[in-house]
Amino acid sequence: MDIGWSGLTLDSSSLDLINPKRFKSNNTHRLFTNPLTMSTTGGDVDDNKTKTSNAASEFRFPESLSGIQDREHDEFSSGVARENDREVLGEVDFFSDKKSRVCRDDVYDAGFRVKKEEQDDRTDVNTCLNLRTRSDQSVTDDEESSEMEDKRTKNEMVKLRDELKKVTIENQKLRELLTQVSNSYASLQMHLVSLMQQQQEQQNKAIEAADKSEETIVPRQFLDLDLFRAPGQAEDVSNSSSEDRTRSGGSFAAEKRNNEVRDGKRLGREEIPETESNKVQKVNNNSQTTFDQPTEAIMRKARVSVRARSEAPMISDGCQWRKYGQKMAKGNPCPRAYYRCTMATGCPVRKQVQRCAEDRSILITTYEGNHNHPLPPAAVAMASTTTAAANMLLSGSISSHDGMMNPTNLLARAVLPCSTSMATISASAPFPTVTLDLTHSPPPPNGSNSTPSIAAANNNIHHNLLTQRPQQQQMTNLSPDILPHVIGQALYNQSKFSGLQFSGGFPSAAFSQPHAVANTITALTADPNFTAALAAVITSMINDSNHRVGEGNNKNQ
DNA sequence: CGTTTTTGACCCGCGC
DNA sequence: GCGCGGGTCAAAAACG
Repeated sequence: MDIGWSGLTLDSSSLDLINPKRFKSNNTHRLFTNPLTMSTTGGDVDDNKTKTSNAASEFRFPESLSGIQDREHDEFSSGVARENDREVLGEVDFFSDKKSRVCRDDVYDAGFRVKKEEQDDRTDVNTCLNLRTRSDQSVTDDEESSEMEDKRTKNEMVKLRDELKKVTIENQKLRELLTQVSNSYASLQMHLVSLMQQQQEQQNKAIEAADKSEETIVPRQFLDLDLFRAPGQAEDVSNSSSEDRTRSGGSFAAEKRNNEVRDGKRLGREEIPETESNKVQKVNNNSQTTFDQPTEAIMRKARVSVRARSEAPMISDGCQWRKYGQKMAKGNPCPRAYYRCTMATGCPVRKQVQRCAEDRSILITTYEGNHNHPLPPAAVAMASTTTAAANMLLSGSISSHDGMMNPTNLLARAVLPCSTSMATISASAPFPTVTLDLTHSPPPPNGSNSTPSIAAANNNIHHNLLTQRPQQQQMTNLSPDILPHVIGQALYNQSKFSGLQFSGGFPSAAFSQPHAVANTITALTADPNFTAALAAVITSMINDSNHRVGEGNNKNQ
């Protein structure tokens, strides 16, 4: 333990806690080197029962914090200083109280201190004698008592330091809690806005559907929502966790297809069979009841695509995947691989991995769906990314591209308007996709490589953990391996899944992280710049997509 | 031997 | 209705 550091911290805290005005007149000397100034000022401020006791206590406090310097005071201080040395006796009891109380007492209740001194078997008479006579004998007594007092003072100081540490830690925890609550509040607001917009859109859709056809054209999302929801889950959609909300977060069309043929050949693996009559019934109910369900449907449809330079066949996102297919996609000589999350049976999360046709060093990983199981810390990041991206898409509009692209959501307005080209939103069919493009960085302010290698990026990450870096670069230099962790965790912190993923094992997984990852995430999220960087990412997504929509040039994977 | 990957077949939506 | 493309299944093969 660095005593010096601790002492300084304590002093500074004490400065804040006592009365900053008191030290205004001080020069550059350390706190304990200016007892007279302090005592004088304090004497003026306090309303005093005895001026001596006030003066003594005023500079006693910092002196005790330093845990030394009695002799130094004798060296250059006046008789008042000596008096103060003696008066340290009263300081012991004084510091036996909690710090905050000490400070309050110190400033506002001189009389209280006098009583404390009396309790310490020391009388005002002694003090007065010392003040008036300053005889050799009294000085000797004072020295002896000062030595004893020093020991006691040191002990008290140790206690105080421990106490201060505890208070500091507690304060930090409270701040973090406040930040989380604020983020949750913001995300909930965002979610509310999205729900209101969806309500509006839903009404418009219903009107249009009624006009176009007599046949029931119910949004398929509704069907899917109910089909994938286990019995009993339909009632608590708004409160459900991510896993509940994403009973089938995979390919929307495919899942729908599976559902449609469920009565026949393909009985779903994880889905629960349901009859057509049930579908219709639920559809009818849904059209009247909840607005969360279209939201949920869109969340399943939403995808998050990550473009990153990587020689590895896959970016490590913390999850376990099983390859279930591979296809040659049109317009790309590189095959597209399909993976399914195998961390839990029935987990609907899937991802596609494909190399970019233009630049095969770029790996495009597209995620869809939300996990229905607790996740390891590293996986929390990417899972949160996909969900947050879905929420972000929802924060605009689910059916109107213009509406979706308008940065009307609260988060977008709240964040800094710094924009990069690393993130785009594609609202074109069939799935709205958020693309995080990590293959090109904005002009680096310190001359770092615009397309850093993985190793270099890792170095940057590690460096970022220790130093404050420009947020843009901090986000865009992330290595493909770490990026999901960073962004995902950030989005997780930012949105808390719009308040939708608090239940279940997800948060527990997030907060029971192994130390290494936890430290990394903590270091990142504790950085206020990181929050701003996160906001910048989301803003850039919205802003960038705004431009693209305006140009009628939607980017699609 | 259990798990994972490969790969051809299959299904479906969509456009023509 | 047909073909195309995307996505998934499932048996076989490969792997540890």
